[in-house]
Amino acid sequence: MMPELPDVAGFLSYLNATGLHQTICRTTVTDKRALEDISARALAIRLKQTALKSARRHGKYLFVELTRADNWLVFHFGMTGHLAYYKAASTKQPEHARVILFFENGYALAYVCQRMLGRVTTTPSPDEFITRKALGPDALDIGQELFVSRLRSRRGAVKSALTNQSVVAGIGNIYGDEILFQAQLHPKTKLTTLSRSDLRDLHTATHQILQVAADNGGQIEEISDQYFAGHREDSGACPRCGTQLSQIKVNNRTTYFCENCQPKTGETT
DNA sequence: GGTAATGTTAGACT
DNA sequence: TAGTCTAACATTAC
Repeated sequence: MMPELPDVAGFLSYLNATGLHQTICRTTVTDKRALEDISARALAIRLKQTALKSARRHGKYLFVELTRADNWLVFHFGMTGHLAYYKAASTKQPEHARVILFFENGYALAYVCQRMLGRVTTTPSPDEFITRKALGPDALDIGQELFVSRLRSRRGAVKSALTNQSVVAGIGNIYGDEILFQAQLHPKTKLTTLSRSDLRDLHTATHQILQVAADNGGQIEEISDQYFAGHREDSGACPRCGTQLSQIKVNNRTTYFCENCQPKTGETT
């Protein structure tokens, strides 16, 4: 699994159903490379005897408010991260657990990240973090007009802008392909060639797909065979017309699309 | 054992 | 200045 917005929405639900409101008695960091801008010792001190008060999501980031004022935990899941809540005394610590919060109720919440691309850090507030990282509006939250205006000021390939976290936050390689398939746009279509109407359609597709996927915790393939995600492989066939999918590179990332349903306009990058 | 997979970012380029 | 592009990072499966 590659945690993009819908997957992180699933982690948020998971946290709300497990560790939320629990009080931390101890914090363990098994690999300090998972920490950003804070030492293991400072993190442990900051978390000791605080409870997880609330949680929210922005893009691919999960923010957890602590009962101590102006103190939020920030989780980013890279491409292999997730959370695991378990009974500390009787359950084995998950493999690749990098940061573990032990609660007074005997349970633990592990930040698990196999490949070390994710990060755990803290911030005084989500807004401070979002500003500092220059993240764009959340891809599920953003309204049509703002979406259109933000994309209209861009050049280059539509997929590059759609997956650029400072334009809109939350869309990665997999959902980028899914959205462009549903919107029937070639991934390399130049943004400058798209009309306002095209961009409104792109917003509609973006919102619809992310909403359905988020409601299902990122398990879009299992909902319907009509989604692109389950077909996204070298020998995969287009779920709409059956044409074998093409593979190209956009932004150094493997991109799948259907040449028939997402034709070149002659104005691709 | 080389390559591909992924998200972010530093640094180069325009 | 600011948007765009490229390469590198980490780890594992094939």
